Amino acid sequence: MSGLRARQKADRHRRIIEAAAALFRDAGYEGAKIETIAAQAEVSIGTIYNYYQNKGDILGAIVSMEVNEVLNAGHGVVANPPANVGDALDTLIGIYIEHSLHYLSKEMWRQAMAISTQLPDSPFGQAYTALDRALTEQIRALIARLQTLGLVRRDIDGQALGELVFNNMNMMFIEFVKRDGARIAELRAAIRRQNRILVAAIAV
Amino acid sequence: MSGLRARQKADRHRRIIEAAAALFRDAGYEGAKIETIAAQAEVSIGTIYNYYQNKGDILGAIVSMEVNEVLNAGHGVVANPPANVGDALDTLIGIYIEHSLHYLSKEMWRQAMAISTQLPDSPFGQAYTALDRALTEQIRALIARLQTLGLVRRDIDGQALGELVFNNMNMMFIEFVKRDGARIAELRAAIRRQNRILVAAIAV
DNA sequence: CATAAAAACAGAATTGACTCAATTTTAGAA
DNA sequence: TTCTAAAATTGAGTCAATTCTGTTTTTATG
Repeated sequence: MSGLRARQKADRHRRIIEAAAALFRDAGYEGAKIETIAAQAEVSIGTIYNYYQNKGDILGAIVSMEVNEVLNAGHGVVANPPANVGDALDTLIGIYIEHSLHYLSKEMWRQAMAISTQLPDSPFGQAYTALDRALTEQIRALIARLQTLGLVRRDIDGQALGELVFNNMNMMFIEFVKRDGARIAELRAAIRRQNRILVAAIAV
Repeated sequence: MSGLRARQKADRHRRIIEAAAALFRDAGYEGAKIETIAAQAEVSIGTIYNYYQNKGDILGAIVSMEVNEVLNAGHGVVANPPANVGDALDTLIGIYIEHSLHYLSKEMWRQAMAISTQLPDSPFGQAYTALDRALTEQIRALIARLQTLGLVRRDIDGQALGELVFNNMNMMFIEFVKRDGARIAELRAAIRRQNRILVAAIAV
């Protein structure tokens, strides 16, 4: 089953994603018509719907690649965190935030987030939830690492703390992408300020 | 200007909202067609769009009424909080969560949240952000009250703490409405567990 | 190398939110 | 009461996502 058909399939997937990514960037999500994506990718409208359930899933595929890169980048920090709880959290969160706007515009994030709440059971909706969980898990892993290093108290509920940190960061990020004028530096400063309360409570 | 015209206007508003609320409940947001809402409300499609910018704004009007009720209910707790930090937070959050599903289904919440991120500058998008801010402010007020009562340390950054508590709760609520099977009791228990870390850090 | 079944494709038709130009209704002046 | 301008209503028309059905391509089999 890995003959011509499989190769064509992979190729069409790639062409659709590339066409869509370019159009989303240039014309915005709403502005990118399926008809145009199809034309750019040199497939028919019907074929696009054979590959993706709906327009949102196309964006979803792009966002998923992006978040996976972010997760990868985060690995390094967990393996080798700064020797200070506040800095460690700030570094990891910094990586998430800075990476996030590298390929995806605020508008694309807004759409992706909206779709994931609107259709939580669609392929992308489920993928997005899984990505959120993976990010939470990475923060939890960082906390566990800091506990091992003796920088965070052992009696802290790492799971709950990881969720708290992630949820707060995520909500702040949502508000951030909702305001076009919001700056990354301010977002990071606000999150640092919030985390300071936690850091004071958990640092050895 | 409070003659016939104003009365008719208020009446049409009411009819549209009532028709929409009934249809959203019965057929879901997507299932409720504007055409049907118009027919139910005995106005034309055009009139609906004269009153609301888009379908989302109709839902928005319903959600806003709901959240304002929640805010009202919260007042009581802030004025007279339980004499224990954990219980005080739990009581306020409990009111928010329990009230929230009284009139609005999970699906309506999902749609409302999605619209508010998708179109943050639409009338409802802005209203929703304002409501979030009002809830955050109410939590901050509760914390200030607890500080006054000597139950929370004076040197705690109440603003940042309020944001942290609200953001975490809100994110948990978002995940909650995304899963139809999720139960209120579990949601509250999870939030309590997360808040426990904070309570330990801030209680006198 | 035929050929039948399965998979994928194409694009016309459908659907439903939203717009807009024409019409009707209201408020207030003469 | 009559008239006029402003405000509101109407619904047929537009637009773009999604569906549907017939056609083509690929694969597997003899």
